[in-house]
Amino acid sequence: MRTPRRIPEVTIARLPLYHRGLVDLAKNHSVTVSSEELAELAGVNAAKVRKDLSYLGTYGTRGVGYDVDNLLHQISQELGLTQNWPVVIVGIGNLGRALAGYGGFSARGFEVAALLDSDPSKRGQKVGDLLVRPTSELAEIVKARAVAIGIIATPAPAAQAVADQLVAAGVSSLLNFSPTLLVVPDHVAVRRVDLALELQILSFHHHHRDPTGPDAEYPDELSMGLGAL
Amino acid sequence: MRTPRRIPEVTIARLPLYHRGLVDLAKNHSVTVSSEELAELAGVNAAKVRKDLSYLGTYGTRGVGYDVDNLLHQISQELGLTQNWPVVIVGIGNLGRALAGYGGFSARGFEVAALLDSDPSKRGQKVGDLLVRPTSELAEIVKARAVAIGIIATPAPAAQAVADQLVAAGVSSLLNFSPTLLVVPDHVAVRRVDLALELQILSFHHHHRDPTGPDAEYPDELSMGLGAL
DNA sequence: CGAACTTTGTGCCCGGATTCACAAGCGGGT
DNA sequence: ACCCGCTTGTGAATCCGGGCACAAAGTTCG
Repeated sequence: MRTPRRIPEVTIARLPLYHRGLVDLAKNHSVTVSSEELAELAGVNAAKVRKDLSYLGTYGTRGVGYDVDNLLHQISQELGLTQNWPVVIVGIGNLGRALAGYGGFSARGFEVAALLDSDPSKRGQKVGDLLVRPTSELAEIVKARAVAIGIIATPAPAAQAVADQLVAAGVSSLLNFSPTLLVVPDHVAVRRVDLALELQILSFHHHHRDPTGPDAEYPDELSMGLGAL
Repeated sequence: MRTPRRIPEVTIARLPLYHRGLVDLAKNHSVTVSSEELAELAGVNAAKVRKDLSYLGTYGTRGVGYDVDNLLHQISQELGLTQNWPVVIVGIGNLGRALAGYGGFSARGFEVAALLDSDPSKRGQKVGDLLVRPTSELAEIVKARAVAIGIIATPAPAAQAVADQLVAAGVSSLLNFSPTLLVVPDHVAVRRVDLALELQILSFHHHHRDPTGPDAEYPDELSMGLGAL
């Protein structure tokens, strides 16, 4: 009865939120935490917290709550955060450089193993204390360092080819920053971070915001376009 | 019966995908597109495409498909992409700079109205052809330029305060790159882009990948940690 | 002009996730 | 030692989105 049920994807996506909340609590030397408190920190419902945690087979204590340190350890274990995963960043443009300089990697158990770019003029450039290396060395590096995660920060046209190379070299997880639909084998996990898409979603909300709302500053600009018909 | 039903959030999130596919099709001078083709481009199911589009009250032609130009226009209209929305970027660190230099903004109808940072040493720096201005000018800029969207690229501790300022100044949509749960009024839309969270989700998948899978290169490193008990 | 073919729009069902609500279990106080 | 209050863990109900499958509708070809 350890971990009999499969953990739903949505639950997995929330575990990092709980993880973050627990790290904060641990910093404040809290010993226990109730599902209610943790829910507040993660911005979700308390029942959901309890159900999510129950998938881990983790036990809280009725009448008391969850032991912060223990739960933190359980979640870290489940997420695989007890070890350092090497990652490579492919595509050292604006974004790639920003990612390379992002302190959050090492802070959270991810280590940038290499920066890769196909542009020869970038070769040998230093970003932080890492050198940009040619994409031709990708397979070699991935195998030598047992790279777990590939981060794709190339322009859209190059993304699929890079993904193919990463997968061929044995990377099992991809983080795709390009606005492209990657086609990969089933066993490869892909997460997409798509800036333009997020902005367009926000654009929708802004466009459709209630003009009678608290900040009705733009009288009826909204209805102008459609209301005429 | 124009647009009677509320558009589900998941559908809204897919509209940009259709939009992108249609832009490609228009470039290739396609005149019509079937739900099947569009589904392929967006990486979803054809029935879903049809259902999503039906929320727009957009009409395809049975036996033929959708008129590319018309559908593109409809979706642009719905997403509010027929006008240029001004955005501000707050927090000009690694990430903020990368965002400021991101060409996708202007290409997709978003215009960076200002770069803001509270750090006096950054004041007056140039990023691209924009000057970094102090956060104290936030309200003024937002009002003068009718800024629609605020992008928060500050460190986590500053994020909530920045969000409060943006909301107070009248911004209705926030794109939050900091690993923070923002508390905002109901009428404000927030999208979060959380790098560490994405990496941790991928870490989970890598950690739990099927070791008997196609690339069983790391024999049983996985079971070592837990298998001992 | 009509038959055969294509593709949309949507009713319906299914599965999964969210939420409620409560029994079970634990600790603290008397 | 027992009772009371608190909090978990989880069955049960509900809601929502996904996808099938088909009728409606338009197009093409003979």
